Amino acid sequence: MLKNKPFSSAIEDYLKAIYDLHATESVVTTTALATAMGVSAASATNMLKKLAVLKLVQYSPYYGAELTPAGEKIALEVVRHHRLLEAFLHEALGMPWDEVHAEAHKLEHVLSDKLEDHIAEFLGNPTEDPHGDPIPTKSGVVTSSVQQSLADLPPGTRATIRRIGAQEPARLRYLRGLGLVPGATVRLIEQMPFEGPVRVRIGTREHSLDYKLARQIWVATKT
Amino acid sequence: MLKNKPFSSAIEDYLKAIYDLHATESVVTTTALATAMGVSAASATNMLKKLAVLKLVQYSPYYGAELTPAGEKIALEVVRHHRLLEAFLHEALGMPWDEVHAEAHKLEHVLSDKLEDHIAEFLGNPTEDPHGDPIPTKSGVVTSSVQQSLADLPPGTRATIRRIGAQEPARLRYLRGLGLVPGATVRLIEQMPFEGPVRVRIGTREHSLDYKLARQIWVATKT
DNA sequence: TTTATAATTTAGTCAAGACTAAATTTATAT
DNA sequence: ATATAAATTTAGTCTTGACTAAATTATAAA
Repeated sequence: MLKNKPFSSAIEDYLKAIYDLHATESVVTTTALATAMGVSAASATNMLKKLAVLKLVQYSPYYGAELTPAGEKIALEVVRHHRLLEAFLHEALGMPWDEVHAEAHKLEHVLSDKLEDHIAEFLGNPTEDPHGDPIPTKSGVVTSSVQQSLADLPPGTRATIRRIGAQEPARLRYLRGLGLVPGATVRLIEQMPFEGPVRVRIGTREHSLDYKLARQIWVATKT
Repeated sequence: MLKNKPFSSAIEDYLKAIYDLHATESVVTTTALATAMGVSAASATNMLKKLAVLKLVQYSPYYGAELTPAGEKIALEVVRHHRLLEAFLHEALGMPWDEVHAEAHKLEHVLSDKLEDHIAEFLGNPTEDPHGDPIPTKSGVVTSSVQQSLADLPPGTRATIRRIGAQEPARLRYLRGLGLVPGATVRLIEQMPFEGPVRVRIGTREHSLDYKLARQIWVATKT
């Protein structure tokens, strides 16, 4: 039973991790990648060298790595699989919001194109997953709406939550408990100085959010 | 990202293959296993030795292997995953009958217990997959109705198709084309001697089936 | 019983992808 | 300018599960 995939699951996984990290750091360091993958730094180095040989990343030792167009193409396919699966698990199967990430991660590498089509069709070709993340199209186009983070909002502004960057189940449960889910409306009360807590109102209730967490909540302001 | 599974996918796969072969041969030979797994005989021997150490099979060199209760338990879990997935892919996602086997095979090893529960609930806890194969319960109970193969039917008998043992897409498409699907009614016309072709009538049409294929079609006679 | 053939096992390799320990490079602080 | 710390890479090892080639055992025919 040979695999008919051009690249191994491990390679796909690394490419996706690099893609995800790229949203934060412009150049992805070995340590950041190793941490994201839950792997030793040496292992990350080895894989980066391999990916460089395969022309999937551009890698400068002691500096960092970036995806090449070829690498990004594969990463986007994996991201599409992942987010479609998240949407499917949540919407079709009623799996809780905070559990879909881990499950989708396991499934994303064995999803055939045919099954992907069936799932996308079943869901009506959605453009966002339950976290609000955009789902790339089959051809690899990401519709990235211009968004700002909750932490960057001027005090007094009302905004709609579009996307939750966090993926850890505990964090997601916490946010859901506060009513902070994609689609909800929030008003920013106050931003404490020196990257201090952010106070927001959701409905009639006020909450204080850690700065780093607030940075992971992306909103669109009311126009 | 470590796996939290007690046994590798390869081990699960071998156990399932042994389980499936056991339906035909009482003792599973190395070659049969190697063929079923698409692997060299030497590889099958190696794995059998490993499985014997793990107490998952009882293995006698140059003779063959059988699952131990522990091995059968794992095999049944995989079989349950597989058949639930087949049912789900076919019934929920409209995937063609002949494609679900290959797809389910890839997914079965990464299906979490939670997702399994969601899928089973979504389907209303079915007891059979699209091929008519029984789906073991979570505790590993298989409701094996007493069945006989089409090839063993006395001439003139009418029977209902319960289960199709074949899994190759081409074969399945052929059978579907003849109207030979679970639930259909057939009448046995004639069984040629020396394991020759089997003539059956489905509706108003008559067909000749290869003996080996007929052996893979399981029926229940009208009472 | 001997012998040819088929099935099976043994022995030794290989590749992927992880690891640890040691060496090296870069960054920082005196 | 240099010493120290932190990050990164190199070197070498391990495990899994595949492979081929050679050796062994079982089976069936003469």
